[in-house]
Amino acid sequence: MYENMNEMQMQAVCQTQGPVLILAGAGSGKTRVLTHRAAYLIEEKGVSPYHIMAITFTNKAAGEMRDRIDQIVGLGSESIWVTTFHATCVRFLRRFADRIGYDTRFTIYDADDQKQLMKDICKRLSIDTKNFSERMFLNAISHAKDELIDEVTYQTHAQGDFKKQKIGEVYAEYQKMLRKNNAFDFDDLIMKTVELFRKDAEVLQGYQERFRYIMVDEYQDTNTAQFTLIQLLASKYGNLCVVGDDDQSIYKFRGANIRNILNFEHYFPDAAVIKLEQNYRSTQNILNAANAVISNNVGRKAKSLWTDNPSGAPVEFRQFYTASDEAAYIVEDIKEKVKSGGYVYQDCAILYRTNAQSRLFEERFIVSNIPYKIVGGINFYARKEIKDLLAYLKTIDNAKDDLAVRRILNVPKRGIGATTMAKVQEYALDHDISFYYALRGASEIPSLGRAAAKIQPFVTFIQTMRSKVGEISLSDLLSEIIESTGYIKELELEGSEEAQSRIENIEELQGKLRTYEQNEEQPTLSGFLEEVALVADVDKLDDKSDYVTLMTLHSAKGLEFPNVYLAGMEDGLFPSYMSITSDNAKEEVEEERRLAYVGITRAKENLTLTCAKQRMVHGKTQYNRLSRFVEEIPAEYLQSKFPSAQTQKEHKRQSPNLKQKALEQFRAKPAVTVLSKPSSGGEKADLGYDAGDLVEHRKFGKGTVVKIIPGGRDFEVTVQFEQAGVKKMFAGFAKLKRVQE
DNA sequence: TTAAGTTAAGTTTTT
DNA sequence: CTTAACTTAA
Repeated sequence: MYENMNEMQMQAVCQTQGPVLILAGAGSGKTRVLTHRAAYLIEEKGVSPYHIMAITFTNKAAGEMRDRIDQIVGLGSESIWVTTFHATCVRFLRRFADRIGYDTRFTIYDADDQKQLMKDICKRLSIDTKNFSERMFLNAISHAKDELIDEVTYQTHAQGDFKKQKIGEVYAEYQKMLRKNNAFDFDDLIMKTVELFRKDAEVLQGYQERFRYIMVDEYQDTNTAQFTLIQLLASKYGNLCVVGDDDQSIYKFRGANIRNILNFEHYFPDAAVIKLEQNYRSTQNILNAANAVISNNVGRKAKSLWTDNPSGAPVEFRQFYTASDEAAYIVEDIKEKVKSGGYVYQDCAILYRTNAQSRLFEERFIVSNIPYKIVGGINFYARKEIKDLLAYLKTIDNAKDDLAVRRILNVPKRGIGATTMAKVQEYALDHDISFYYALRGASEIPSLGRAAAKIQPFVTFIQTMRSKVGEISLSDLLSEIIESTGYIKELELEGSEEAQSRIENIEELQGKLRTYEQNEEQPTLSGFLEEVALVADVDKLDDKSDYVTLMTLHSAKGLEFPNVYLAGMEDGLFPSYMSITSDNAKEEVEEERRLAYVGITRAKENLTLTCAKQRMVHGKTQYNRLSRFVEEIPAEYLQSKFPSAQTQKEHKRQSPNLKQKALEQFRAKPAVTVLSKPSSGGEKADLGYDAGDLVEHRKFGKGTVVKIIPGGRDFEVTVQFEQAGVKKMFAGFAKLKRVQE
């Protein structure tokens, strides 16, 4: 079983006692190490599978780990606890949430629900959302929760800071509403579990006793709350094995605390540290490119990834005039690779920074009749029709979930509008009852008048359905909801293509519910809703049929493909505009660079980087310079190909130190000729400078042009000044002058 | 009072 | 380009 493993991997497997930090570079076989470690614990150390826990971030990773553990371990493997952080916490809370004053039959709020709730709160507290957006509040609250700061603590630390005080106020109200709706948001799941463990020694000890060997995957992405959770669980036996790669930490925006991995040895002084540095996945060229890029980051753990693999084809770089050209090329290239390169569609993946980029590819794939699958984007369960039907199920399941009730009260149209809704809400608030409870007593609400009669049938319907729970199967229940509300019928009547796809989605939901019923020994409504709440789309990648995969770089972590295309390699897109212009741009660009590293290291055999000079973003044409990450790859590993055959020849066979010059030369030939075509509104050449050029402003001094957006008769130019920071200005007024570097 | 029709604003990444 | 907020007609 262990004969194919290298020395370091073997060491990682056998180091079973005490804290262990495994620094596993990309493609170094960390999943293999983890799965074999589980097998080793059971077979060589006689540990009961019941005492082993493996924790990951995504359901997809958990599923994969589950499969591979099952294969290797065989009998008894099902007792090993393999899940995500969030799923783990839900299981804990379902059992013990009542010990910290919650109902164990809580619902879980997704981003949409949170936003809705926050909107209500801002309205009620009469907050001017022009100054403080709902989003800002939610972000602040989420960050606080990642750091285990509850609303009370937050408020005590907010003294003297107006904005923080406001946030504290909203935070407190938000928590109050969640509790009232008997709901947790995603961050609560972790934070409240920690609270449970801290408050209830009995519960904690129970789980400590159970999970004697804990393994954490993608450890670099843990936030403070998750770290604390793990620490609490492991603090009795101390057998904590974490696997991660600081170079692949890409979830800082979600609170990931990179110090967790950098300071692991500080938290656990007796920790064994094992480095896995041999890459089994990629060719040398790809790996060299990745190493070159990531070496521009400071503050990394020292490590040098190497491989025995052949050097392989050089990394390809291509620039196009427009984003559609880019898409067309990639799709054609995939077609070609499948036709004569001996690959199948499954071997190909297109990775991009933002979900919005997927559309162009999608259009192209449809035209070319190539099967494709887009991962992520709008989560299946976030779709209108699905959320509507789920809201019915939630209402039937948990009468306290106001959000769900309000969502469906007028879906389908029952003639109940905002005014009626507001009156019921007010009544519920005044009498301190749930929204649904107020609806049940609608006739008692004086202000409603005739509107009360419209509510009655809805209440009757929900009550009827409730009485049927447990008597009929869940899928029958759903069918009855669809039938009674006429949901599908209404869509059929609409007859549009969009309506058709909605119907298909609903059918898929019915299918999922049936699958759930078959797989579960004791299917319950709550159980299904919970499963649904924790599932992101990334998870349902199945490998039965052949298709090209499209996804964001974030979603791609942990995956690998023979042929990878990194699209949209442009400054302003990747690294994102947000990161470049941020106050601490340095740090944020480093995170983007890690993301680039993750992207590059997904490729096993062929890697193609592409970018476009001209791209539509939010309905506006934008001109970006090529990504700095491309420039960071030494020319010896890179083969640059350009739209014209001439330039292509010029760039072959360059020595590495010519790299910079070559790229400059290449940039110095902007697509002016193309862009000045009257078609695309680009009277561009007039400005005398282009994105990426160094310019001078008479007040702000020197700076680099980040972005140029044509608008009306003028251009909006964004410039990153060396001294003055980032400024947006109109070209007509700014009188920018190009200067030589 | 509701619902359709029109106009304005915002936009990274995700469990 | 999409989604949310406004206006106006029924």
